[in-house]
Amino acid sequence: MAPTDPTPRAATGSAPTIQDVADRAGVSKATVSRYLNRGGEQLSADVAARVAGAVRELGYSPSPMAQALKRGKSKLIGLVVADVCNSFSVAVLRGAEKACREAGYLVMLFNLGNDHVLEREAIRALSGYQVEGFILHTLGHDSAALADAARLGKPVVLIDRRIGDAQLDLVGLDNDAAVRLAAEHLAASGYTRLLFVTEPVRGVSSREQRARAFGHFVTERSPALAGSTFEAPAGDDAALDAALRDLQRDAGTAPFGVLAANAVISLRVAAAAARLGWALGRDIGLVGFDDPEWAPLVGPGLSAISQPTDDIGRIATSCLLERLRGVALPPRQILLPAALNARGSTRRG
Amino acid sequence: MAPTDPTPRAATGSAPTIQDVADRAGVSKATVSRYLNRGGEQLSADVAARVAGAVRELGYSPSPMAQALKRGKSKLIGLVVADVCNSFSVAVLRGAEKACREAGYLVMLFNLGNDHVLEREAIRALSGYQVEGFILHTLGHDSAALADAARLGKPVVLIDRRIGDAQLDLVGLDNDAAVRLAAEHLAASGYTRLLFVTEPVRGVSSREQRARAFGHFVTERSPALAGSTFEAPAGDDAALDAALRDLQRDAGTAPFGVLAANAVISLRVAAAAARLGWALGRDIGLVGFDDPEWAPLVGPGLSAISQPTDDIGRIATSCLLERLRGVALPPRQILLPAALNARGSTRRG
DNA sequence: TTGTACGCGTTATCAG
DNA sequence: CTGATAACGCGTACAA
Repeated sequence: MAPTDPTPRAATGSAPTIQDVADRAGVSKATVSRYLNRGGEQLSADVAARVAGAVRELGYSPSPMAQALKRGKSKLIGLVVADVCNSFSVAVLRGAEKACREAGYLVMLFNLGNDHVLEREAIRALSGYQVEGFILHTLGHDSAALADAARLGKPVVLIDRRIGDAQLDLVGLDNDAAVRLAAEHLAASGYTRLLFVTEPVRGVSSREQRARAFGHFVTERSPALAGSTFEAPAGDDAALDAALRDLQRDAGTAPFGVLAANAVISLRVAAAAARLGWALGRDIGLVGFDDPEWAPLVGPGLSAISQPTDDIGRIATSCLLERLRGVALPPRQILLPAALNARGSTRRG
Repeated sequence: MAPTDPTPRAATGSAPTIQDVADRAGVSKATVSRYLNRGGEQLSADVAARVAGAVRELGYSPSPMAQALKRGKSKLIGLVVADVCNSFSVAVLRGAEKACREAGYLVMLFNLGNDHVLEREAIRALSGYQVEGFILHTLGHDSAALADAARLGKPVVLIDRRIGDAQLDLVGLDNDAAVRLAAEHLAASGYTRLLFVTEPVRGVSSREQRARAFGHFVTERSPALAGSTFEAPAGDDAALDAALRDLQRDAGTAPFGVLAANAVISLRVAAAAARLGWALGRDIGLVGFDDPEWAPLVGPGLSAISQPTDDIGRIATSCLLERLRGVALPPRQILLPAALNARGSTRRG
């Protein structure tokens, strides 16, 4: 089968190296390397054919590790995610991973599990593996961690959330417009006493933006509209229930509604309404950010702001790839539009 | 600041190498390496201190890439997932990623997006980066792809689904018991005409097992119980509606119920019931596999079989780590128990 | 057009 | 206890 095999590498567990290919084709490593990288153009037809044959027969493929070590380029992209269990995160992750793969990059994933202490470790570990760039969807508590990445000259693209005051590319939702869209819809549906419920803001930029936008909206429409904001402590359902009861009390006879800052909060508010015996739509209006697949089935259907998650992931990736190609534009901020899916939770009567 | 700096590496973008540390400490690379790997024990106190200082001052940390090249061990684990958008997949992924990280491993993620053509590419790409082992949650259509991994002598742990007839470690749910638990619950709640709804089985082992277990159960309880199975084509809601109407017709006056094979199907069945104007619980019983966070809020609450996803991920990881340590047991099959969360969708009247 | 020699950052072997 | 030196698999000047 392999009569001219100088040093039989077959049957050994390890993968064939470029040297094996060279031996089998009767050429030098350099020739094989050239064939692989520049194509057969710069080689004589005879040699090219022999190398091609050897590559095929051995099932050779170069070691990305060794290539990374040599070139300094790893074809790896580091993806840090605040919480893989968050539907927004995975949806974006999905788009980004696909785009990376199609561009010949592999994704190294680091999940923070909402533990901000891990942020440093994440970008350290990842850059150890020579990832060429980062896509970050983090809590944004550790801007110092970013310094490391920046110092190493690796491009960074932020998703959804700004980190500290770092001047970096950011891909996310047009939160201002989205909040307006949602609040306007509540108002148009007749809910005039509004409560914006969010996870504790704690410096997360997108949460801040949404809360601020809500505040602006309410101020503009005052006094026809009234509204306030509530930061729901994680796990404390009683506090949330109390906030809703306050909303009801303050509203008096006016219809009242809630704008939930993300899917998790939407779920918690819906559950609270159920506890209080309130029917969504009839007794309380509800529209939430993020439009998960279960939205149509909660109560009379959950009205929701849907984000173009797939696009966000894809665009973040192409943004990063541009930087890798050396594009030296100033930091961009790409804000994508939201869409409203109106369902039963904002239909009164 | 650095008076004895032979070759100033500071201010250069690249990370410090072991050579930089050696120079700064006035020792050889080998010494630094020893200090790093075996600890300061085998070194004179003086040298150890100098090296330690240099490491700290330079903020040096070894390149996992170079280590991987040299040692053949990369501290990387390949994780292939059928679909990151599937709540079961992410939940398992979460557990596995955490366990890996705690063991000092990083996860390279490859998402198939339910495209079985990518299976080959996934394990090829991953093994190129010298991943030490694989955790696989795939469609299982390409057992040939596994051969590559096996041939390279890399351990593989399967999650939830068997692949071909490969004899490999498998961590998953005790599907037999789980199906019994669910079906028994439906029966005990008074639903005596049952339909098992699953995604197209197409050789996916866990789907097969669940369907088969359902068949067994029905046979055992016959004729008090009757049941059949329906494979819901993706995206074809009309077919699902029709299947449910058939169920109703065949049931006559007897209460009927559905056992959904996973969360996606649960959602589709719930939606179909809504289209047909049937109230969950009262008009149709429903219990589904997987217990996502939204289960309590769909209709009167969705009765669900919850899987210990976190444990599955964690155990799969430790299983793989054992193999990496060279444990040479025969292929194990670790089946975890399911739990039932009964809610409104199985309460008649 | 092809081969030789060296270096990427690390570890391991073998002297000293 | 420590220091040269040779790999690991690959790319690339430089030389032929």
